[in-house]
Amino acid sequence: MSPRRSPQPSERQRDPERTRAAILDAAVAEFAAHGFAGARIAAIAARAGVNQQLISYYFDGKEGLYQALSEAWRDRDGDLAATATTPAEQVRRYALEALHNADAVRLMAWGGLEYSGPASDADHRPRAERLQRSVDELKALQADGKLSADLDPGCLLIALMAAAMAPVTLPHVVEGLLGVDARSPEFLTHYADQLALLANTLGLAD
Amino acid sequence: MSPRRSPQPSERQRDPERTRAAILDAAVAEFAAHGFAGARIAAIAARAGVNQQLISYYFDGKEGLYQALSEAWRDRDGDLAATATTPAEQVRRYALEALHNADAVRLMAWGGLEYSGPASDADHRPRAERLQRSVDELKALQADGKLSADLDPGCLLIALMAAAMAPVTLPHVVEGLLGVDARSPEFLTHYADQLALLANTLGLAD
DNA sequence: GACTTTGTCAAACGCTCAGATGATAAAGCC
DNA sequence: GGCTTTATCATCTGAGCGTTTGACAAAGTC
Repeated sequence: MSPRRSPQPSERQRDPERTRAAILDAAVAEFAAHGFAGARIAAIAARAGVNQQLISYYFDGKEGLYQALSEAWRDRDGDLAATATTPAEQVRRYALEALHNADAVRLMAWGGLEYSGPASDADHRPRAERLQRSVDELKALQADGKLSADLDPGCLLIALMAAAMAPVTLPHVVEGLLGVDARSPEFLTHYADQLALLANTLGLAD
Repeated sequence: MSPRRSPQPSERQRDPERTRAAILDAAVAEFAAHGFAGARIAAIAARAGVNQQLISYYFDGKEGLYQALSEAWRDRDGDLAATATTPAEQVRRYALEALHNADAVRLMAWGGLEYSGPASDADHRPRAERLQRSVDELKALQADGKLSADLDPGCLLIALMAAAMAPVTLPHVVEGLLGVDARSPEFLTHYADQLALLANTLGLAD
């Protein structure tokens, strides 16, 4: 019988995988909350329950951590579109991301404002490909005469995306105008419904 | 003949008003470009061509400057709605703000992401009142049967606002998907037209 | 014309924060 | 069991940055 060469990873005192993951998780929360400039690696380390130096050990400092995080999340947020039925339903689900995946939405919003210029192509291509499929769906609807042919599908998609992110990007406006907490589940579901309704009105109900 | 008590303000060597204004202008550019956490008061002072210390002298440090800036801009961005004819036209003009008033749009976007919770009521009331009038217009359209009564006017307005800001909040997506510079006048006008078209489709054409 | 107030600047201070160094111990290997 | 590699930590360092200090001159006052 072979000797117990290594205990279960969960009971290990030293577990590189766990540590890496803990740092990444904490980084997501911190960067999503405060953006790159506002994030503090001391806060990330504290949240992850590890020594601050490990961030330099595993990743290459703050910048490297941010890039690693971007890579890790780049391909992760496209699952929702796969299972959605109609484009209108896709819009609703995208809006509901603010409820179930608020950090991802915030990261995208920070990324937009911090965006300075065309980075490496590889950086955006995966997302672009995924979105391109949505554009194709819209074009198909136009071919069927269900969606006005005057509309530029690309612009429409971007408008819907931005609209879906509104509770994250404009919480102050939501609260000032409607007097409700933009992050509350009640508002987020209501808003997602409204957006789906709006998409239906445009003819995106398949 | 009275002695020349003071030369024209423009030739003065020391002109508090001019200095204050220069700092505020520079602050708008810097905060719009990098957000609060990313802004550097050294950069603001350099841009304004004044000594860095004057920021503490006139305003109360970085925080105070940001608040002063918010106050100064709070009532300034509502003029566009006044002269617009139809709601669809309002939407187009709002989208074109990204072209003529990019800093204002970016400041609002940063403000949304940096927003932590209900601040002083006075902070958002002026904007809320202005937006409330837009909501009233939408309600009137619903009463006339021109706009679907199922839609929540408040949510619709917020969705349109966020959509109009898309070139500012999602430039990376625009460039990844459409392959064009999200800040170029060509795209911005095209996008504004598209958004007006979309608003028309919804029934916002007066 | 002397005196006060106000606007401006250069330099210094102190704090925050990201990254480096070196010590230490656990894990893997023979 | 001894050696090497790997993971982790406490502490230090150096740079960046916001603010304070103190000097000084222009503008205003009598």
